[in-house]
Amino acid sequence: VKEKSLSLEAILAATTAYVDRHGLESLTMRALATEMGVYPTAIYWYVGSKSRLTSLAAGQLVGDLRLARAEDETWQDWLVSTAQAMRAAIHRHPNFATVIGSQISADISSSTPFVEALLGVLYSAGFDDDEVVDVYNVFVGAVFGWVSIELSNEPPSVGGDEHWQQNFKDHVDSLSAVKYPNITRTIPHLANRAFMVRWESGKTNPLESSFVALVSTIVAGLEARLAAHHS
Amino acid sequence: VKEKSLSLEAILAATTAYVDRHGLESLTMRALATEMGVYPTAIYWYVGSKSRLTSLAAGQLVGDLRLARAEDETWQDWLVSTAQAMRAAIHRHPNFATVIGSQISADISSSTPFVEALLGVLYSAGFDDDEVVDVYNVFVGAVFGWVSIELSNEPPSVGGDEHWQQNFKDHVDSLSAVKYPNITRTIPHLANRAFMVRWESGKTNPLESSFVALVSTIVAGLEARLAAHHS
DNA sequence: ACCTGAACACCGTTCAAGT
DNA sequence: ACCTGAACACCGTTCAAGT
Repeated sequence: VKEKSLSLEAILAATTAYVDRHGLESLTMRALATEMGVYPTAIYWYVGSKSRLTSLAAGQLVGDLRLARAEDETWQDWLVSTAQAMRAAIHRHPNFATVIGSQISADISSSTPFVEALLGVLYSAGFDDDEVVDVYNVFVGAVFGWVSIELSNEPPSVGGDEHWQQNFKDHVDSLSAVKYPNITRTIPHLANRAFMVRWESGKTNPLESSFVALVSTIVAGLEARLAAHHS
Repeated sequence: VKEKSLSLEAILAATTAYVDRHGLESLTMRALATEMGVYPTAIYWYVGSKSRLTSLAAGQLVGDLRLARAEDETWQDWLVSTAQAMRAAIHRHPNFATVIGSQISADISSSTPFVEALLGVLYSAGFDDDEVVDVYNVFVGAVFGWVSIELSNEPPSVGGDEHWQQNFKDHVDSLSAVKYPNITRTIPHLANRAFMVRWESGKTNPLESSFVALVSTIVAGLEARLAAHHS
């Protein structure tokens, strides 16, 4: 009687470790296989394809979310702490950020408790059946989408140009004050702290305060939406 | 005197057309080259690498944004119409959605007018230097991030399983009403209309009403933030 | 059921070499 | 400067075949 040398869990764990260490783009069926001391085709028996492998591994991250008990706080506080937990979960494995987007549509089995809890909180907040889905999508899409953009990679630098960060910085600094008054006015706060005007990924340069602003803005917006419905 | 047979613009246009037609994952330097009647290495001379090619092509989409004149409407209306324009631009080339995330950090040259206009509107709304960057990030990240998740691909189906959509649907329908009361209660509105509970991408199944809710929620949240500051 | 082993049909990219 | 042409070092995946 032979021992099984592989399992889906072991494969996904090895995948996560590999991607955390070397990045998603250098993940290779062959590299993963040799790291696990097995033939590439053995992995295929469990996951079927490379895209399914990354999808399953990314799905675990969402499934690993620890949720606060909804009864212990207001719906506003619950949304805030849950958003923080969602962001923290992705930040723990930032190289999966690009896959999170695709994963969001799938694998409800691991995310069912999350969906159930979120819907419960939204119902308790006062949203009715007609609007709860839109509000759910607002929250889930804004948080996951925002964080996946926060963690997106730097653009590929032109061949061999290792000073592109400095060049970018210089370019931003040199923008015409008469043509772009608002940008030049905001530069001290803007440089490397705003989407499209940063040269470091959120992996090394997190946008913490902006995320806090995102969540509080959405919560305040939802409060306003509830108030409008009541009047 | 020989004619140049290639140009960066022609290459990017061909790339966009190819990705629109065949999807991002089947874009190949070799396939693009043969389609342009040229050797793959000729393209390298212009773009340097494949990742830079897709990054440049995706950058054009953001650069192509048509912006309303800020003087013609309230800041609230401008944010709403601009958000719609941002979404429309990505929906025109949905197969680039995954690249948008990476692109957001880069190529300010093509997006400078957008950044300038957005900052101007936020200043005119009453935000000051200390908070305008956070608010900018809230808006840009929420809209681009949300739409890129809306358009994310379906999860890779298990090998040869062509009924996974039906299976998914059945799985959702069969969730225990006692364990998941909120999900089962919401199923009629939830099925295929909510993140993590849908089996079609936004490419074929857009989430229009949820996006409207997102934008109005953020605008309302920003109004509340302004009011809090004034008090 | 689970894995080995070999092979197929590709890839992105580099590097001369031509004009 | 711009492109050809060949070659390098890989890929994901399929398909027998073993146990």
